[in-house]
Amino acid sequence: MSELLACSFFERPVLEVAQDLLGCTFLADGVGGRLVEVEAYRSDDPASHSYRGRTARNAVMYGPPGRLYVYFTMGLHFCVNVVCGPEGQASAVLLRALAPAAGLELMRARRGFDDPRRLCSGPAKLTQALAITRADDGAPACEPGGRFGFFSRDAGAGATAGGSGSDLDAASSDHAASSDHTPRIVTTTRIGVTAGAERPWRFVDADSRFLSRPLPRGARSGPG
DNA sequence: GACTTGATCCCG
DNA sequence: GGGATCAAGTCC
Repeated sequence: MSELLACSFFERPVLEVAQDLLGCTFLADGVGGRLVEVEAYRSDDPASHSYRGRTARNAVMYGPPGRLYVYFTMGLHFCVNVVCGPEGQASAVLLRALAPAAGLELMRARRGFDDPRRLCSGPAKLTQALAITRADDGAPACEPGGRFGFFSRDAGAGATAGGSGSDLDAASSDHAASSDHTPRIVTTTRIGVTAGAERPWRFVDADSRFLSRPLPRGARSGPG
């Protein structure tokens, strides 16, 4: 059944949390879907905003796990992370893409078009579709009744945090073959980073059609 | 390749 | 304090 991931879920090594989040459902005010692409950022990682120590911008990363770290980038975009590890360690998982499952009409209105494959297939697209902004920096995402929440895999796309009905078209067809929502996890290097570019800390659901970009040929696994 | 704005850095 | 720099992206 639908189960809100507890704060303790995020109080683990960020690489573990990142992989475990794939296939889970993320909702913001009832709008969201199944996570298909995430990246891990650790404090000892030159690509992380916390690499050079605490600042006003990254302060939330140093707080307790399970909160959202939202930052503004490239002059016009927001990206959202969930803080991981013990308090003070400053690691986080960047939410890069999800398979839209709940609140499709709101997402379409916010994004300005219909194509479900382009609604949340990138970190800044995702925040636009879910209407996440700087005001949400530091918001808890592991407390019952909150605006934000992560839900276990078997919750499927039907999990709603007091949300409205379920329009499951996009996400259910994403995994037509498997009924258990267990992702086939493939690991790649992270997108758009220069320092620490070699670290294979991007995790994707290889069978999803909602990734921010196609898998590199070599990353493919299984028969083919 | 352009766009766009703010946090951070380095000098002073 | 102030100016230069560059950024975990998106559009097609």
